[in-house]
Amino acid sequence: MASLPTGRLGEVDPTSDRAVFRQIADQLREAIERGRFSEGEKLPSEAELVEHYGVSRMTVRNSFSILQGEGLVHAEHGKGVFVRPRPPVRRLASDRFARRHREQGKSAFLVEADAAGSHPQVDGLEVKEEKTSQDISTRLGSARKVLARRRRYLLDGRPVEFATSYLPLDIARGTQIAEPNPGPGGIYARLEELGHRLDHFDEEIRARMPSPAEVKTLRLAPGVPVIHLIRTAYDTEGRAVEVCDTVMAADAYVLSYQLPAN
Amino acid sequence: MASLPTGRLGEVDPTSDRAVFRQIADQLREAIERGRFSEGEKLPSEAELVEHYGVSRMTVRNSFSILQGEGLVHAEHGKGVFVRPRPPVRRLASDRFARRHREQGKSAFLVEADAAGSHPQVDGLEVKEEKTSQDISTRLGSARKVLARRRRYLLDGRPVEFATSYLPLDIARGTQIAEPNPGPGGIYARLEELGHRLDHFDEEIRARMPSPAEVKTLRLAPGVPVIHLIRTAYDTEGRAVEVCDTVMAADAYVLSYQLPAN
DNA sequence: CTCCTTTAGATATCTAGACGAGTGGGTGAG
DNA sequence: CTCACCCACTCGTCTAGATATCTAAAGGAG
Repeated sequence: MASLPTGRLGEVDPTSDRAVFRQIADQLREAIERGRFSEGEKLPSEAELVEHYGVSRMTVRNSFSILQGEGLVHAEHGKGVFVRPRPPVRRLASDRFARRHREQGKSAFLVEADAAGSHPQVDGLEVKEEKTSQDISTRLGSARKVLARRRRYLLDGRPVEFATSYLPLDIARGTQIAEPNPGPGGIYARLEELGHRLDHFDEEIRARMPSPAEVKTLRLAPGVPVIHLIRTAYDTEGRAVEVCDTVMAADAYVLSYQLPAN
Repeated sequence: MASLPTGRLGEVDPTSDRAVFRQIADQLREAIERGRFSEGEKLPSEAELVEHYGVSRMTVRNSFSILQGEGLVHAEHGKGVFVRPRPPVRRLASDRFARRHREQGKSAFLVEADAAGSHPQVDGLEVKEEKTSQDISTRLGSARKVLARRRRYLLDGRPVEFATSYLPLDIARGTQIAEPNPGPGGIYARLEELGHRLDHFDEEIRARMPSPAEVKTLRLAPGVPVIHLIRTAYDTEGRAVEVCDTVMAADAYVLSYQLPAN
């Protein structure tokens, strides 16, 4: 009797104007946020909650679906509903593309991840010439046909980011940038070797819910948004030499920028 | 017969391994994305879809709840389910706190919004001394007791952002910063007048689903994430003089940063 | 010891229906 | 003509099942 699975929960008031399934979701949410259920812990089963609250199973499931939508819990078929653990986040500093880092040799992603003690992987590499969207070609200020480099990044086996770089053909065609492995320091190092000294980057950040395709590629849990970052690299002559379109699992990232005050 | 409300939809395959309610959601999502239902347009009613697909009403409702979770549609009790219009976004440039803007007089938010032809409002202003979280006081590098300035921003009547500024008491107490109206140029102008010349800002960006309280404050539709931005302002002596914690409706914002390459 | 089957318990999906409540149009009384 | 009321249509909530599928553990066959 001492610690029934539902012992940490109260009752619902069927006469309240708040729907019963919302009341149940409220109680579970609060219990989770107060730590009465800890990360990874199994919540009471549907049947137990049916018993505890005296409601039908659909009502309990409605409550769970709210919490799943909020990304607080995830259901595992045949096992139960669990409090979703918060994954460790990756910090992206605004100096991550500074020349001094590039000169080390390895790519920013691999260096960073190693330093953080994670196991990094790069995946699904695809390099090809293709026609881009109007938006990308406007940003590049070049023709619709470009070189596209697509890849997925994983940390400890978990996909965290999916990125596509677009480069003008007159710059990239026939260079190492058009190879699957762009060499030490990545494509920015190659661009500088080719005489395109980088001056600055513009980054545009949005957050939104993922498309079904993005859910699949990044193996996103329900209720996890994505950060959509579009970076344009400019050389010292003011020409856009690369546009990188990145979709990140929002629960895996914190972006960090430093702005001057003047 | 020519344009039944369901005429733009196909059929479902009950023997498929894809659940029927997902198939229906897929069809509706695709129809919306292809523009076969335009912004603000009413989708077929639950009863019409029950009829069209030959499924039960709960199944149709499950489909709708998926699309609502994705933020694609919203239901209005007694009226129907509608394609959610995409609101116009507000761009935040990385130079928005540059001194030259501050010297104009009006606050950044009001100037910007006026320029964009929107009607800006500031709301729910609250200024008080309070104990902060461990996190904020660590960022400020000061005692737990601080001055907190809380306010909500609206564009054309729609709440888009909720922000709290925290300032050390030894700087802010007794100054105009502790007044509801901080005067021309905002609190950054006052800080500089008080001898804290600003050097730079650090901004940390996360994206996540909102808490129920945030949904209420920002009147967020289901499926809209928030951008959580924490800005720390440093003076030329390296002291943190303000921490601003901002929660923004992600569908109302694009953040924009410029990074140097060296 | 390994592999397969069984079984209990869990979630996933679906059906059929009931009642509640908001919206908006039509209609009849005045 | 106006307005109160009714009614059809809409989504919101809840019940009470049925069937399917997945997981994990136990037990038996080889």
